[in-house]
Amino acid sequence: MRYKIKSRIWIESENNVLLGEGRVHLLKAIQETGSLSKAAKTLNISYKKAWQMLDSVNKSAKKPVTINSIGGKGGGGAELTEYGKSLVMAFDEINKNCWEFLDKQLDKINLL
Amino acid sequence: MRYKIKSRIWIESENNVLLGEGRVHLLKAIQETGSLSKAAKTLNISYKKAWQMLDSVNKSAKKPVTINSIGGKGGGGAELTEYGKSLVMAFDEINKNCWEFLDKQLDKINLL
DNA sequence: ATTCGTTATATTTGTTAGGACATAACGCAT
DNA sequence: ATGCGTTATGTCCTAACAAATATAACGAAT
Repeated sequence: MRYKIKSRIWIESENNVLLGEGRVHLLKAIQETGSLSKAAKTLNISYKKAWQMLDSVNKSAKKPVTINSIGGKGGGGAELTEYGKSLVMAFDEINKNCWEFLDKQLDKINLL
Repeated sequence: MRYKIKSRIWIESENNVLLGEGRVHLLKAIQETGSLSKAAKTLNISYKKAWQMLDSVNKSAKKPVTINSIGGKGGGGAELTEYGKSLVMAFDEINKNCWEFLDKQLDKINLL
């Protein structure tokens, strides 16, 4: 039986968390549904939690990550900015690279 | 202002956590003090929590990580096995390498 | 003006993780 | 045989965190 190695990475901007796995999931769901409330439903989390996460993301990012609109056709909605899309892609890439890197490093332990 | 990247890594053995940062801290403190209760004190955690962590480590490891003795001179004590020492060293090395790797990867985001 | 679905926010309720406390068992030393 | 400091566990309580509920504000469309 071999050990497994797992990891969590996140990106901070002066003490505040900008992105982590949960926030990236949320951003992807927003991209797919066009709405924060729909995104929360697909992720099975409360709207409030989703809103808090998104709020925190936008407050700690250098540029806006989403554009949120209240009222209007369909009641409003949320969508990713180009910057937001780039962040999601970059995070996914880093995360995937990290997994591969760690899997190699794990030999140091499985060979003990 | 640049973003920072942070990470947590841990090693699992069929669903159970074997090692993480907290457990490695504990093992190091045991190595230094020769006792689980003293280690708990230096880490400012309760003895019970320390014991639960250590118990979980030993239960999920392939070979014993510590030798614990009850009673006798000084009341007993705990010390790392050679396997335990190797695990701690390997974990530290992997963790350090991971930080360096991620710092390089972070450019993907800071350049956006 | 009213309806609609959304964003935005406060308040209350529930749940779970951790801390505090208590106690037993052990074996060496005196 | 008694005391000592440790490992080993169980029980209770609380405090932090998450979930549920409620409500306001908004703007387009009818």
